[in-house]
Amino acid sequence: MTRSDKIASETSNGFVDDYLLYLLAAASDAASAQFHALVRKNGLRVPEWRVLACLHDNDGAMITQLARLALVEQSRLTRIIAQMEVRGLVSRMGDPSDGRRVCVHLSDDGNALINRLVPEARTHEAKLLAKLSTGDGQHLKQALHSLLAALEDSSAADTEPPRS
Amino acid sequence: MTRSDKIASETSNGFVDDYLLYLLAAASDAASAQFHALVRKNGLRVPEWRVLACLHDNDGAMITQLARLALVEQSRLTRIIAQMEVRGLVSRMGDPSDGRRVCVHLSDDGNALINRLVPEARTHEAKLLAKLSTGDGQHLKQALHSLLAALEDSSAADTEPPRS
DNA sequence: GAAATTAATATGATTTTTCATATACATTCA
DNA sequence: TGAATGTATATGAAAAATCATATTAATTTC
Repeated sequence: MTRSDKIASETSNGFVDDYLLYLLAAASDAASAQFHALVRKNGLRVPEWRVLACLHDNDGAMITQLARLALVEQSRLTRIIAQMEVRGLVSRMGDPSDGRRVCVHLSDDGNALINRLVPEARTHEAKLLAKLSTGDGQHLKQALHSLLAALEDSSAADTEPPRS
Repeated sequence: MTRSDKIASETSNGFVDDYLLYLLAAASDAASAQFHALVRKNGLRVPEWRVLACLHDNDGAMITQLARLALVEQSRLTRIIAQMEVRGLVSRMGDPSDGRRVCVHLSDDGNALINRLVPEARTHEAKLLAKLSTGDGQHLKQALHSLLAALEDSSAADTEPPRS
């Protein structure tokens, strides 16, 4: 490499630029930036939005489930839920069938808020997909679903105790 | 919806399950988990690993560039770099052509470390891709590249001042 | 060429996040 | 049954992240 000792700017062609984990993180960040700004304008932090969205699909989920769904670590979720309860967005109730569990439910306010935000999310998503060539959006989604499926399988396998 | 008031478990078919931003975040998280554990075993936090990887491709980048590349907010990167300098992984030098800039360079130790980790990352990536059907990995990468490209365009457009 | 503007980095104060572990309930199995 | 193990949630203390803004240097504009 004699010519131009790597123009110290954008288009290097190195490792990260085509590294899957980097592409995923960068794409996730970049794609979310705009909408996350809107989330914050609505007085929510990103994990709170995720919690509401997950409850929208799965009201009454217990803390551990919800943490997994909302991509948040458990002890953090416990505190987030506490804050959201104070704000009147959710309520916590013990599970009669298992005294350890805490089930989280949307309050009326929480419901109203998420029912207002989900359509905004859908609209934003549609605009995002419109920027891609026709069909590419669905391909991308399918690819992500496959990846997630493949990862779930293998993480299950990791957990599996080796047959004696 | 009369039948089965939504089995309170995994396969609900709600909003998040097919929402692009969620798929991206979930896929990024899940795909990175294993490798990030390895990163931590090597005494690095994830953003530090990213910094090293970005410097590997782009040694001498200035703080702002590096922050953008490594997906970290600027003031955070300033502190991370300070810590990494103390640990002897990088060095900071003023840019003679612009007194405001601070260029970050890999030290010998930093270089040795990243040169050890990049092959591990490549191996891990290969294993990950091997879990997908043939070709799907490359499709996914291409899709992510497209998405990133589309987003860069439109964020540039956002920044553009409206022609008077 | 000086004032005003823009850009790059740093920093103080506050809030989050994390990590390890405590606590309480459930389940297993001997 | 009851000791041992496992699971769900909570919490204290420490570390890290964020936000607004200070500081310094460069660039533009008049």
